[in-house]
Amino acid sequence: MTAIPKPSKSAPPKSTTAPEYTAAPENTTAASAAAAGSAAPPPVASPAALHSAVIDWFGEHARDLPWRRPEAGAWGVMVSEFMLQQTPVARVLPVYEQWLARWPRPAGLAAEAPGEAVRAWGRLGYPRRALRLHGAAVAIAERHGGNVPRDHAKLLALPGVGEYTAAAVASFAYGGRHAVLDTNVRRVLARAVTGVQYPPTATTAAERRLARALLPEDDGTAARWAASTMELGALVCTARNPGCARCPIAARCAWRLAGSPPHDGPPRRGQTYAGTDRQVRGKLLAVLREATAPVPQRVLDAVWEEPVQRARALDGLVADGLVEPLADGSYRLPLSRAEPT
DNA sequence: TATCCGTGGGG
DNA sequence: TCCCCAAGGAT
Repeated sequence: MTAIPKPSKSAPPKSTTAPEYTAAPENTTAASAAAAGSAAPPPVASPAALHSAVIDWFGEHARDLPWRRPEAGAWGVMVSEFMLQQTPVARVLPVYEQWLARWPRPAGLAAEAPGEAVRAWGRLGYPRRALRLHGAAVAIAERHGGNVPRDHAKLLALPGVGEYTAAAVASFAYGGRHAVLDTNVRRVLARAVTGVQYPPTATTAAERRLARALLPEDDGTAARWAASTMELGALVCTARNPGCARCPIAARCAWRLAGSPPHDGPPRRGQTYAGTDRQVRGKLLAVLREATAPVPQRVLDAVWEEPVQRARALDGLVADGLVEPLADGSYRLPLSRAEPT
């Protein structure tokens, strides 16, 4: 364990007109940071006060979500994290409950056909996540004795587990000390610390540095901080209409102190959907999810007019292992793991 | 690094 | 209505 935040006056003289505390990035000198083309994290007047303000707020306003209850266990936390990747809490709740009731442990899911996971995934979207969660369950059963690993690196090695999910599971399920950088936390830090309305499009090294620099030293406090900042971003410091009047750190928010300047730079481009392969894939898979028997080609052909795109979408689903083609030309959700192409 | 990958609710 | 965006990951 390394002591992270230490008062440092070696901050680059650049343009630091703000208060005099800069959490020292681990092993990163101002020179190396400059060499890497990135500035040191913005100064934070009093990290400890920031921590307690947000954590206290969390104590009063945290939602009672099923994956936060002790009985959820690490598997419950992991399942929730997969489902919450790009999907709102309200839509996850019912599916989560059914999922945990059916597969209370990883081994149960691992014993199923992957298609069952895809079917149970329902309309949560991005069904490859269902396949990856199934794959993670298989790996947990095979490599970890059926228990969700505690170690960040082992979590990261599981299918569908990236930097965020590994940190989230290690932190929320096991109380570990990790920088949990999701879209909510990134927005909170962008505003409260960096003083801009929105974080960059893609997560930057500077953001990771900042998150690490702000991490409380104590494991339990760090885990609490992670959950608290995430909740603050989800409930108060929202993307569109931030509820600054309800915010426990509004008075120390760099963005507010700067007069809440609007986002400058290029508009953040949204995802187009209508007419894309994704829409076609969604329609095809919806048919297959509802079907109990293999679906003939002509039934699938009915979901989309344009034959080239339709075929491409179906091929893509097969390549992804979401759909299994049968010898007679019909299709179904996969009974076995996809063959590596 | 930019793109792809679903689905639906709210402003 | 339209548009934004919601606890990301893989390539």
